[in-house]
Amino acid sequence: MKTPVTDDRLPRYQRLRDQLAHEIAMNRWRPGEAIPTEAALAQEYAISVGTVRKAVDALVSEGVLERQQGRGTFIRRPQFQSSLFRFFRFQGPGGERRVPESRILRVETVPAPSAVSQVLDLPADAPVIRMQRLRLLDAQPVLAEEIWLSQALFQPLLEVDLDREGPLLYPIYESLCGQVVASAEETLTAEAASEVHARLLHTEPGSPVVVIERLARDYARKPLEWRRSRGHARHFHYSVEIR
Amino acid sequence: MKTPVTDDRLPRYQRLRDQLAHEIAMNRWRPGEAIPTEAALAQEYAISVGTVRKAVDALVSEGVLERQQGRGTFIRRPQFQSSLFRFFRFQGPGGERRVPESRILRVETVPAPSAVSQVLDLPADAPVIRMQRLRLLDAQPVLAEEIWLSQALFQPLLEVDLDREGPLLYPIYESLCGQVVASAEETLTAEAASEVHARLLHTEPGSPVVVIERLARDYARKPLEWRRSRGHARHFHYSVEIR
DNA sequence: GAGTGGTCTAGACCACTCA
DNA sequence: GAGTGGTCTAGACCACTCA
Repeated sequence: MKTPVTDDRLPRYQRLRDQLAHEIAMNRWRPGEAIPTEAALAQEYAISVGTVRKAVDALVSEGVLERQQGRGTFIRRPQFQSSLFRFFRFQGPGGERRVPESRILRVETVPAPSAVSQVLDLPADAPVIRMQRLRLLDAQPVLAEEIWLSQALFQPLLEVDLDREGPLLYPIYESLCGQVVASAEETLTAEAASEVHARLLHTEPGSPVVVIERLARDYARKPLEWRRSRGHARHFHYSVEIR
Repeated sequence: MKTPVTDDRLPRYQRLRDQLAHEIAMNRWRPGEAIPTEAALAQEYAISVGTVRKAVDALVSEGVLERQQGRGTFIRRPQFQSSLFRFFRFQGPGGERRVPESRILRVETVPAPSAVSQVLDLPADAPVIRMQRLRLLDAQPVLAEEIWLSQALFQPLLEVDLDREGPLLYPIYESLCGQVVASAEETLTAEAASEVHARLLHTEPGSPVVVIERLARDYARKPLEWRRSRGHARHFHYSVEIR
């Protein structure tokens, strides 16, 4: 193995998986780009194609790579719209899925509150961007979001009109700031609506709202964005299969 | 392939996977039992061991089988306690996980309401067992549950003192009724507590509660139990990793 | 030491994509 | 038709379990 980033005692397919994950994290290839063919990787690392396949299989099942028969194997660009739909049902009358529009209420830079600096892995009081926005369907508010970003990484956001860039932030992070969100961890809770959130969501104070906290990371698992979203419980819906 | 239960045009490892899943559903082996060795399966189905491994790999990753190096491959007995902990945090002061105790409030047989007969795949008005129970920690109610079962399958439950059998129902289903829960689908919502549920959960009417609906199935995916649980939102906590 | 699953190889042939 | 991933084989050797 050229640059050992992993334990020598592990099986070769594991070591290749770790090596590839490392190179992806280091941006050897961009999202959407193809990695070398299985035959090329087998030659590069002097192992058999079957072993390469096992390493690639692992990254495919982790959602990092995507195979296309006859074309190649590609760095997967995560589809984060879908995560919205895993938790909330935003459906039109015909059942089709709709991306809620976005209205930015406020953007400001502040010293990071300690909870934020901890979760984003920043020094205490590091400057952070705080964004408040509302997501709407048919002009009805469905989600109130509070978004925290390191100012050092996301400075360019302060210099554009975000409402003009469309409802999805992650493509903007990538094009404007070169930051790629690769995975995220979400935590769900429920609470009674505060005065402020009741006003934002056009509901009664005390009525049940669902709260989703999300920590988004890049391929190197460095935290990029922390987000807290609140939505009407009556839009909320989440299913899992357990075994 | 001896008994074709699957499409001939699929790859052999897929066909073997389907065949094994079918035989597991038909109770060829009981939970905890070993299936034949990879070599034996290769001979039985006249395919190579590598192909058998791929079929077994699929069932392992689906959570149906469990490998133990040097010992064999076994029918996995699902650990359903853990599902409770995926959604609610019931932790003692030291952070250890505790199974809430169970208090059965009521057991009765009724004609199935249409929602229940549909979801359990029973004829309209088929007799069903309806069970109400409370889960408690330190004598504090944490979950209110409503459980529906086909009377035809679960008749023996009516003849024992369920509160004496311990807090977990699925082992009882297996020992008393021979029904094995293999997987379940859970759907989460939140709502404001009704008068009844507020009283059961010792909380205020209107305060936020989390509602979990669960449909539990056997290995053949036949619905066995439908359950609706309500708990305090303040105990609620759920995390997912998304990509 | 016999029997199990775990890793790895080298190679054949198929299915699909794209110029 | 060249190049890609997808399936499948037969077999070697390793790691672990258990009597």
